[in-house]
Amino acid sequence: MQEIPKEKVSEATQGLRAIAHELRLSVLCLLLNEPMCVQELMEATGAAQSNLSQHLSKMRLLGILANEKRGQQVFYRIANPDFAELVHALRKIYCPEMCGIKNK
Amino acid sequence: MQEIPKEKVSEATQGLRAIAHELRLSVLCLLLNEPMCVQELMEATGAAQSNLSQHLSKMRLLGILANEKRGQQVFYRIANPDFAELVHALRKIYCPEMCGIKNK
DNA sequence: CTCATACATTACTTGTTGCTAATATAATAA
DNA sequence: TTATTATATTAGCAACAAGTAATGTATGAG
Repeated sequence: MQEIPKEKVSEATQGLRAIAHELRLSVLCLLLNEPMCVQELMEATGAAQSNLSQHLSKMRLLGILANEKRGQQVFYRIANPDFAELVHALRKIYCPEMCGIKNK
Repeated sequence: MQEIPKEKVSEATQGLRAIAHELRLSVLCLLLNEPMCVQELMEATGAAQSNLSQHLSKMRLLGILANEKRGQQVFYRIANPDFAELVHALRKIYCPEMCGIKNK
């Protein structure tokens, strides 16, 4: 029966919200394997450019992703290993062979 | 590089959304220890009766919680062990000694 | 039967999230 | 320089989530 401050719950909740979205989760799954650029993520997920960009930005601001510019492309990777772990935990539960989402 | 159907991502997302809320996560943490009735959960979380009831109902409909009536009280427990696991995974990340939230 | 307690449900309002469309910027190519 | 490709940003709107307040229902006490 431990006590944890509300603040911790709030932090955890924030983390969960960040990945509790189909597109964002799909992206995270894809990035578990290797860094990818926006184009590749667009193709893999079927998302619209603007939309995808917004979600990537959101995750970057939260420290979940990091990005690196190579020429005119921007590559994204998972920056916070905690989230890789979280996704793995999810994968175990929902789908042992989770990752590499194709649109539809 | 496995492929998973959109459906699985959708399911996982639904699961995440279900616990990505301060009050719901707090309740889940409390219920990791033992079943509790609504009154007890109200005291432990500081939530309003109606509000708590709605969240409990939501989680019950999603199969996360189950409830049992004893006299005029209703006891809730975690029905789906997957969610207990998820919360544990979260706990590892955010707070090694997570659980037993007191209001404020 | 009446009252009190424990919980659920409904309706309403508000705040947040997510999408699209349009526009902006940066890099490379010609 | 101009055009093209890759990505980001902004604005506006539509959908959804969450909280409060009020009301409903069931159980047990007296």
